[in-house]
Amino acid sequence: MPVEKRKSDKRELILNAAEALFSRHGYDGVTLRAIAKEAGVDVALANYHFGPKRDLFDAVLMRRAQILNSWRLEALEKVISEAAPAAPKVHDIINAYFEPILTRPHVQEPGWKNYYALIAYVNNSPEWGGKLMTQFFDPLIQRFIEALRMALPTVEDKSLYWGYHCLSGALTLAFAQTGRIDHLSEGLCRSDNLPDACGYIVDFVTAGFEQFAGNVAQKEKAMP
Amino acid sequence: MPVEKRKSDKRELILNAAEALFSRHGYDGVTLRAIAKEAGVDVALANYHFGPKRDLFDAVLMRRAQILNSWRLEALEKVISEAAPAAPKVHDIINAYFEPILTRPHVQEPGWKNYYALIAYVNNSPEWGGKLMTQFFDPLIQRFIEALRMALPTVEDKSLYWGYHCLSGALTLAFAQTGRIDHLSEGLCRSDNLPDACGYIVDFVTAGFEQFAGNVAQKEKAMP
DNA sequence: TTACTTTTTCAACATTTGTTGAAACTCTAG
DNA sequence: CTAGAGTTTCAACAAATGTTGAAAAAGTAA
Repeated sequence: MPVEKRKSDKRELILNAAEALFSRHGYDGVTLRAIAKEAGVDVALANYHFGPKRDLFDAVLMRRAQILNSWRLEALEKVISEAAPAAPKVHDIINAYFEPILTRPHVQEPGWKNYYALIAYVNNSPEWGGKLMTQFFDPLIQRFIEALRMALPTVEDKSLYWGYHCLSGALTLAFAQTGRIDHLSEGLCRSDNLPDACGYIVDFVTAGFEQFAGNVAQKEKAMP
Repeated sequence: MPVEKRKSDKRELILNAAEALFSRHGYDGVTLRAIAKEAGVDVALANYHFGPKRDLFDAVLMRRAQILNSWRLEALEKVISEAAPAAPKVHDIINAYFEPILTRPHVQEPGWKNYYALIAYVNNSPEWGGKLMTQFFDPLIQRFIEALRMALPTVEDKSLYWGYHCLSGALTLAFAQTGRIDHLSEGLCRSDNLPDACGYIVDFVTAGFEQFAGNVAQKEKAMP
């Protein structure tokens, strides 16, 4: 039995406060004093636990990244292995990507909501989008593309990657939960209702990918 | 005849510098001194021309918004009127939304590239995404949804709005040009090549919308 | 208790922030 | 040219920023 390491409760408070504020105002829009005030601790404590501000930001990002990846990787591998030796269905692959993170009860917790908004912020940031997302999520995504390649063998890679771009954009915007679609649809859709959004997005994205195979077929038909 | 107001050249320099920096680092990540240095002018000049920092940010956003909207509205109305009295095709509507802003030569200009990245930043910002985007782009989008409603009369509004959400996410991420897809595809796709991306995105999104009609049909068929 | 480590607070630091008022410069009309 | 309005710069302000070192407090083990 491993020794219980003593955990400071205030350390967690700081992480939670930083998560909430960073997700709403971005990295530069948040001061260490604002975080400390939200957490109810002294300013210097953040520095004691995490070092410079940037390291605190990374710590917040890191905390939930592995959990997120393990959920999705598990669902994806299940879909692949259950279909084997045949190729998995596109719809099942896409669903494995979205469903574990959009429909589980955890999405109602403020902590996870904030974390999702933070991911949206990072993914769209020209400064960090390229590097940080690569660092945290690349292995999962490469496996995901692989599965799609199995399901859609006639589709060329370039289409798959642009398809993933569309998928990622839809997910990122859902994560952001800006309330924009609420206003646009006059309350018909709610950007904070991720479980409800999931079905629509999965169907939309699935058709987007499958269409690439159809187009190829069409082009081949058009050949003389 | 109104009197020609004398325009300062440095005013434009400040707008360009602000656009470039805001798009890369967000509102809070940029200082007025950084903008002034980039523009090669004194710090106080930004305040003289635009007032407080926030007003400068709004001025940058406003400058190109109308142009963007007019291009797309023009293309959209053309598609609708050319199809009348029949309903326009989904593919043509989607194309009218993307093509005018992704394939024209202006996308190679640094100014427009920066502006697009700025739009991506704003659209994904929980702080401003809801309000600012609504303010600038709502009339166009409502017209766009209307056209889709004509083309897909069997699809319920809720699906249309979530479809637009997916579309908007794909476009926003393309605007951000984070270089992420470059890395992911090992150079096969380039996030700064918007004209190339346009075709893939349009096809993907078109299929996403059309699928909603197919699903409805399927559900109706499944009825006893 | 005592000795020791970890955690938390306090006070202060050197910079940097947005903004301002007055002075200097530039342009145009007469 | 001169007068005056529009621009631009200079110098400085108060407030806020991330970070630090020393002191205080809380916890742990003997």
